[in-house]
Amino acid sequence: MQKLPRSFYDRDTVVVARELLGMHLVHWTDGVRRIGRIVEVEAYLGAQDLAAHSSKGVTPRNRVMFGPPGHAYVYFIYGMYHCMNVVTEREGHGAAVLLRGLEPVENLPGRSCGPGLLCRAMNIDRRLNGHDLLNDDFFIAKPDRTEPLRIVKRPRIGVDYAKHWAKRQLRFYLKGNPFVSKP
DNA sequence: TGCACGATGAAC
DNA sequence: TTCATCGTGCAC
Repeated sequence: MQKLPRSFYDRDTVVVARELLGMHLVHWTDGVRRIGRIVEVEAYLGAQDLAAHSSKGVTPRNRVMFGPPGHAYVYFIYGMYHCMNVVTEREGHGAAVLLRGLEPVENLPGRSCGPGLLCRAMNIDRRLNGHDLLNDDFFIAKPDRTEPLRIVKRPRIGVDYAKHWAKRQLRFYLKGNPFVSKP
């Protein structure tokens, strides 16, 4: 299991999003190591992307998104769920990849398809906002054994308000995987 | 200081 | 299709 380096995240967001598929998200919590295999993601390209939080400019809530790559952007939504993103590209760009589905690998209780349930299963909340994913307690790693992936691309979920950006195929998932939220 | 609404999920 | 539930951002 090889932790992903900073240089992995400091690249084009669509490339990072596609390459995150099949990677392992690891979180040590309550003395337990939880691991989920990333099977569904969405790319949010930056300030010009009307579906991205960063399109409104820097605010206290989204400032992590404008920070350096390789950090977790975690926010609270609908009064009851958390969503986790991975910050990409150079500092100031405001791009990130939303994690939407995990396949259980180790100590992953309950359902983990969909951004809200994923965070619940992995015990991810706002305390992890801004967390550097190069630390040892919360990171993403390339699994020892990998297999060829069949990647499907579709429009993103829940961003119909974003005009032509809503039609862009910036959602990626593993074909046929049962842990994808909306196949 | 008030209020509309959301990168959701579950029930009906 | 509706609802639970509350932080955020912006209007006033």
